[in-house]
Amino acid sequence: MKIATWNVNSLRVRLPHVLDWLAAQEPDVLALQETKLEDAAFPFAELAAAGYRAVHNGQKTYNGVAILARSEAEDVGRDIPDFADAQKRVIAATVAGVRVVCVYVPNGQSVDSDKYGYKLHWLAALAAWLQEELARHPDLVLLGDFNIAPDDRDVHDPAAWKDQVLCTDAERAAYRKLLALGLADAFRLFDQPEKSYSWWDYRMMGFRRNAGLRIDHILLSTPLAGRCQACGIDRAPRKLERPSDHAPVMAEIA
DNA sequence: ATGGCTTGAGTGTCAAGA
Repeated sequence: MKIATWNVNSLRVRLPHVLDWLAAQEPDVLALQETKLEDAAFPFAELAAAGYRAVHNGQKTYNGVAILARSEAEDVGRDIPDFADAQKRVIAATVAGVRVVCVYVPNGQSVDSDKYGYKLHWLAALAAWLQEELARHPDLVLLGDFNIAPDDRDVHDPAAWKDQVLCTDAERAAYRKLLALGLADAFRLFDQPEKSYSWWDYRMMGFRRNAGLRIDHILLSTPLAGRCQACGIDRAPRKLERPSDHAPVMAEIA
């Protein structure tokens, strides 16, 4: 089973890239973030023609998450239960017996912003819910745009980013709390090239300088981690015309 | 120097991203 995540930064703009990537990589599951679409505008027909069913939790202009799958998505859940949030950042579904939880974690903007407090509260609510979800579903994958670089090796310039949003101790502690629920970072189960990132700023030729961060993650429950054969970041779509600023991350599970 | 691009809104130029 190939399972992937990609922040597409507008599915309206990126649909051709997504269709090309699905055809080239043939993942069984692709989790999308930042669709920036209302459900009524979601391209269900185009994806169905490519062989993918989709479930979406969308809103106008901002956020929006989806799960694309070659087989049926069952037991679909939207948002974090019992957490009041107008922003559409979570969708969950069971695909081929695997519980898939797709998240678009708040960015946080800056440490002195209200959005940073919202991010930390959001992450605490996610962890509390995930604990229950893991108890119900031993085969679980939590994947998406976490907006957290877990470690300095996930940051192109750790000195510049020290104590900045995406890299603060509190965010990294929240990330480790998710791992402590019994999840493993699929990417770090394997030897990886140094300076591996999943996001590069559009400005200042970030991609050409490889001035990036690794903030998109696939976290696997213990049974799935034991069956994981590979995990990598595909930089190819970031090189296309009008790319997303994120690259897809994909894991393969036996 | 708080910028730099990109997107969506909407037709001015701003908010938001990370």
